[in-house]
Amino acid sequence: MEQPISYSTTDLLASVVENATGMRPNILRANIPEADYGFNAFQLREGNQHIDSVISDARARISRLLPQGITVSTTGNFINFNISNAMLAQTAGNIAEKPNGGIEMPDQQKTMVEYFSPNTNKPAHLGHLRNLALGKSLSATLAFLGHDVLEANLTNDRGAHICKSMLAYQLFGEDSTPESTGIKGDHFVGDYYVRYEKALQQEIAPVIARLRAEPENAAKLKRKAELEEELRPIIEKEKAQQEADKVAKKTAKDTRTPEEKARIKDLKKELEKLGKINDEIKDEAKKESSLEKQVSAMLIKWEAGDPETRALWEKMNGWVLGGFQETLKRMNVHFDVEYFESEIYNMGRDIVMDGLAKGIFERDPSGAVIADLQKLGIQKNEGKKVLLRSDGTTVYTTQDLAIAKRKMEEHGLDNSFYVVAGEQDDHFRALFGILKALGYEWVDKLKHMSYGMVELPEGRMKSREGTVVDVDDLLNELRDKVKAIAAEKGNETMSDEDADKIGKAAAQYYLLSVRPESGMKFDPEESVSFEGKTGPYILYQYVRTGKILEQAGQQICPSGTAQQGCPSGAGQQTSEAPQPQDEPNFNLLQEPIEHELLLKLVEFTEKMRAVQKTMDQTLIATYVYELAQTFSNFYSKCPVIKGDKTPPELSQARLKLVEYTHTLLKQSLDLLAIETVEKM
RNA sequence: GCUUCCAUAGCUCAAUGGAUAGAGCAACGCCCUUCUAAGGCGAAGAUGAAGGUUCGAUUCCUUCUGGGAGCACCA
Repeated sequence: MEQPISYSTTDLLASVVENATGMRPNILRANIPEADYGFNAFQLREGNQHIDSVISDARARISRLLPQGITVSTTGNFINFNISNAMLAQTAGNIAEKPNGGIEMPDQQKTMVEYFSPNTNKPAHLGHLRNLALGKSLSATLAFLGHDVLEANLTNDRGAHICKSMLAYQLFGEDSTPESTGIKGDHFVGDYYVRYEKALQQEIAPVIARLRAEPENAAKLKRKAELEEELRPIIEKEKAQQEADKVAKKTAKDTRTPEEKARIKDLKKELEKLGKINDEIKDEAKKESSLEKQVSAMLIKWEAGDPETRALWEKMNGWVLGGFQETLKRMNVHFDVEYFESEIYNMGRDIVMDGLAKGIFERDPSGAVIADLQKLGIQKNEGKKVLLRSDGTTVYTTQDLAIAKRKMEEHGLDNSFYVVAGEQDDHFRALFGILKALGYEWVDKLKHMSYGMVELPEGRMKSREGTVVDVDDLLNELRDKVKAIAAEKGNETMSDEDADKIGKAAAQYYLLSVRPESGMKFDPEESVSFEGKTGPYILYQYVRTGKILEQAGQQICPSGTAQQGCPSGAGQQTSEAPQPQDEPNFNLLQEPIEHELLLKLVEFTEKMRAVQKTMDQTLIATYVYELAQTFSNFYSKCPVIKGDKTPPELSQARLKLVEYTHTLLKQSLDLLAIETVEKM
């Protein structure tokens, strides 16, 4: 009678098939309405056996071993299973009662997740928000999977870009402060960074004009204009064609001749080369800029520890970090470990010298120490990486070598994740490869969690062109939009806090619903909506489950005790001793949607296993939406506690479904690091 | 030029080598006397091109086309 506790229906089915046939198949959720699960019988075929005999043989063996509550059938090449609601409900109950969904936990692992990694010269933008969403969610997921998680942040608080803000402040700041102006610290400093860029443009404008007039440059610019002139009608024609195809709902067809295509290719190639002419001129002009010279001088003074420079640097960094703190607090992010580049930028020299002594690195004629990436087997083709400049100073890679080592040694990590944009894929490949070449066996514990760029409809965000989506502004806009929508729906009393949570949920869910490695487009007007597959939709369904449970609790419990202590679905409180809670009769659940909801509930464990394997947040994002959607469907078709319409026994069974849904929605949202609200 | 990521519906995105390729938005038609309509239901709509591997390919391999990112003394 006693059955082992089961958390995974597919596991159970796979085991049954394995016992019956000796082969463990890949069990899938059925794609046809008549079945719940199934597998393709080709997986059982050995040699040239006829598939029909494989199926009939397997089916016969399987049906002899099937536990109660499971039936087997076949369609095409698939062997299918149907599971009873009672069995599904029991599994769902097991999963919901276990804090980790019943997945097998690995040995306790210590895992660091480094994310955010801001520069202290401007406020956080949309790219940082994707980073925060991913980093926070990865940390939550690892913790859920049994890791002891350390969240870490590495702040890039030194360098030329910081000096630019500092210089602009010296020139234009007039001793104003975030307090005196009422501007948030990071925005305050960011404004001076922009001021610097503007001043620089102004300063070098005449130089650029002069350089452009030089015969060689002038010729190139003229050629460029000619090429663009030739290319423009071609591109316009292409666009018009695409538009026409769109209207006609045809797939775009390429009508250009091979000659035209070759010509376009040539034009584009030449343009690409010439396209750099403007950048080259600009770089040339910068060499004559007094502002740029002052920045370099300031950086040297900073490195020399000049008290005045350091004091200014500390003051301005303090403002920025204060601003970041506010944003992080709002995003509910807390770091256990903080690294500052200013403290570590000089580290790593010993590691490099050690490698040089061992002949792993080389010294090139200028005196710089380099790693030959091809020779070290890090990449197939030619490639080198400087580790120490010819003047002996360290670079980015040098300090990353040191910090990687320090992380491992100080914290004894079993895993070390870097949540860093895909632009740095090459950097991490080189970093990990170099560490491996140096013989650190822990290098396999380092993982770069790369993610793609967030683009605006008009293309890449550019701070100079003012097309940056600022995190603070975005969150404010979302919060206000949520309040406006709530008011429209008659909820005038929504708190700012709840509105903020709902707004953040919208942003986070949008960012987490796209596979990390792929780039994504973000349209501020349309992307973060509140209807359909969105964070607010999921929260809304969560609120609905909570509301039902609350009302059920009030019906059953004496008022005032309707919280934790009184399980929904418990019997009427009387003077008698508490009755043992009877398992509701799940066989009363006859609606197809109830069966679907149960299947979706037990899918939680399967999803978590997949997440454990792939560390892919998208799986959770997709799952939690599907669960919310299935629940919403159930909600509209199956009254739970409308007493006059629903018999009490049925109500009890449905209430359990609501309870499990509530729990698993909450757990899934926790994994995405999305906060919940109780009212909407 | 080299490396790398990507290409799926009008748009934004899904799919551990398996069944009829799923959602949302937009557009169309229904549903509030019912636990909150930020909701539900219905119909319409897609794998960039050509080969290969496989019983089976959106998925793996090759080539091509188109786009993003990166390419040693910035971080």
